[in-house]
Amino acid sequence: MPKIVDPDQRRVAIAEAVFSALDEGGPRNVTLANVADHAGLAIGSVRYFLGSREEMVAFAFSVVVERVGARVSSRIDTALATLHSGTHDPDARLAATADILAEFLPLDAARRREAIVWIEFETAARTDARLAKTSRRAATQTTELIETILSTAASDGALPAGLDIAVETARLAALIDGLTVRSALHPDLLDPALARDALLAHLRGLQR
Amino acid sequence: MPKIVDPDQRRVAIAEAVFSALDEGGPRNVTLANVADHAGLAIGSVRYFLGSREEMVAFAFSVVVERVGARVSSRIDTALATLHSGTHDPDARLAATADILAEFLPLDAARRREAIVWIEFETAARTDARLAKTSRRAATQTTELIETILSTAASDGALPAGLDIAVETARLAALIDGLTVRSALHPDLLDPALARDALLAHLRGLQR
DNA sequence: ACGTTCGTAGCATGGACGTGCTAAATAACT
DNA sequence: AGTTATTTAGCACGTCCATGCTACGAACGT
Repeated sequence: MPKIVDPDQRRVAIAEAVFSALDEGGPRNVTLANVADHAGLAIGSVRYFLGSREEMVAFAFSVVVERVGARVSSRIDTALATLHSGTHDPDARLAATADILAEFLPLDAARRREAIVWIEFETAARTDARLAKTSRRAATQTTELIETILSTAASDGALPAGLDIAVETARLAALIDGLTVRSALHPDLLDPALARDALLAHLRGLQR
Repeated sequence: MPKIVDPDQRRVAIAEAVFSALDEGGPRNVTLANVADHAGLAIGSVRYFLGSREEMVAFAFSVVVERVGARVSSRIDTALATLHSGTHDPDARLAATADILAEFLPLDAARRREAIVWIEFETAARTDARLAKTSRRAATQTTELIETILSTAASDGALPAGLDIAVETARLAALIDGLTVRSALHPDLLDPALARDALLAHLRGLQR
């Protein structure tokens, strides 16, 4: 079967295996042997496509970031359409905004898994120079997204005047991170429904 | 030097060494050799007091939790005194509440280090049964503290009626977690001053 | 002064892991 | 059919680590 292999596809499949290993056993579980196992490949194959273990992990990280980014920005497109298309109805704006931001939250099993991978990577990035860049980029990106949302809302007059955008950006970004971390790590203490309610309450409080 | 050693004190010193190792190199860095090194001891001594590596880590975790808990509850005492002692001034209440909750935030170097250790432990606890119990206990404890703060404020009439305490508890707990994680992991994106401002803004928004 | 207990030091073993390197297998191309 | 590049498989080595076990040292009680 060998030659008809799309390398990129293979790499993504391996990244997926990294996620599985990470999800079920934490960073200690992310070994070449384990990943190869999860991917149904031999260690040699994994190394052939992704070189060293470090590169493998870094690549896997970039895949998550990219994936979440893609999901969010596709949401943005549809939400912006809804938003620009007409009503300046506050409720409609709120719902559209919530839809965008909820995409970050681990509201279903797939996204919970993604969130866990995300958290593991973020903490690992703290002491791993190779991951640090991707981590920083991702963090600034989400911050900027939130800031954009808030400042456009403000210039549309949907927010009360005198609101400090920088502070509110920090607050909303932290809220989302916190909801993500808490419901990923302690799903019994913060279930998806409650997380969503908290987000909605926050946006509603902002609007007035 | 040997016989006059307080075992508990020794264990705490070792826990401190665990924190250092964890802080500077992540979980991979927490090896018996490394910890012994940081503590200025031999591996044998570390093992003598704390048995296996697993036990050592579990103990270190319990020390952080206990330490943060102690710090917060001492804050609570002084804040409650201020609160009960007189003024029903909203501003005073807000400041007192902020003082309590700010204790969770990594506003200085020491607390940042603590927060990092905390985060590492929380993520490790996800896949480590031995740590899971402590993690759960800590999480519920802080949630309950926040809930208590909010519901007493509500019954004092300091909060608008019709506020859903459960949702607001989740929201405030998530905010604190998020501020902690973000300013610990990305201090350049969220500095202590901004974190504090965000917390204050949140409490102010709650009050009205 | 002396043995007993508490603490320290370290050797040796076995296991897990990443990686260099090499060989084999497979399918595409000519 | 033969050739070649791609992919897979796996051996062998060196490193790091936790742990069992043993020996040594130091002070306290008697």
